[in-house]
Amino acid sequence: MQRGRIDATTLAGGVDLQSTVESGQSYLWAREDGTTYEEERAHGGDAWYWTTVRPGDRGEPAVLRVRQTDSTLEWESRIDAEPHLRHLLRLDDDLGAIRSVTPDDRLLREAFEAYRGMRLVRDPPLGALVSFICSAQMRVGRIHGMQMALRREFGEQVAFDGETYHTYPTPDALADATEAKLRDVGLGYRAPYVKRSAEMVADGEARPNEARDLAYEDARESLTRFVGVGEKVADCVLLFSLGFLEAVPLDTWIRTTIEEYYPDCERGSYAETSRAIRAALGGEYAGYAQTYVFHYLRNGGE
DNA sequence: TATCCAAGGTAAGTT
DNA sequence: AACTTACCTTGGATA
Repeated sequence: MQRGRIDATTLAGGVDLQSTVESGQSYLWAREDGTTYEEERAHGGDAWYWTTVRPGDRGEPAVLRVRQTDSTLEWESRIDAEPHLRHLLRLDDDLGAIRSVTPDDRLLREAFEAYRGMRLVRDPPLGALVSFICSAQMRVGRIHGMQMALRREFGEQVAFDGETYHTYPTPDALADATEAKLRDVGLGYRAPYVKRSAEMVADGEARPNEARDLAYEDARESLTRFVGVGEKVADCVLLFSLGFLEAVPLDTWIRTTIEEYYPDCERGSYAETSRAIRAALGGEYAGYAQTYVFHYLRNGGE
């Protein structure tokens, strides 16, 4: 086992691990103690979280464990976890620079203040795609529960430090799953969406990564080829996996926010409203602002 | 103990 | 293109 530390005071803007992994951006991390996201947890604790990675996209999977104690990130893994953590948790983003190009109205000021150090995530594309297909009409805690169930049922076992973990399933594993089994895991009507989208990836018909090379709005359009992926889910994949930091998923929370705080941005269609709110949130890093606002309002801010 | 409701929307069918 | 409607499941609220 390797262990290491990352001094958060060396990260521009610091870090808030719990908010980063529990704020509904990523459903691919889990609490080491086995409690679910449905169970409330006080903000600012020092709990361990884990996920799995495949070094070099092939090779043997590895478990990554990480926790935050004050201004230090501690990790444990079979491999050197630091580069993976920097990648997955966007530890090299300069939060101060991002904040400085974001408008300074009261809502944004309070949201950024409340979760100082929260970062966007960079989830693996398939996990992000499936997670947000599952997110339709569903709560954060249950979306997370579904992804954990998919790991248990269709992932590969990984032993680490005397415990057994499961990787996130491969496209083939999800494509080979029966719709009935996917429903058994609690996916409901999303089961055939997940299966058919996984088949598209497994058959080489489409890959979420292809969107990376396109201009933002073309990338969003491209992702909607997947079954169960409309404009909102596409924006989530672009923002939380593919690095389009300007993407603003128009979910129920942001739509309410638009009504109350940015009524001029309501333009009827998704595409036009998206452009307007993106501009109102500062453009280039509008997705960062969206994520802070989402987390702030969902936790009862205001 | 029963019933109802809503949760990070999307697909399919109508105007 | 814009507008309706159905859709699985389940925790929490209401009766």
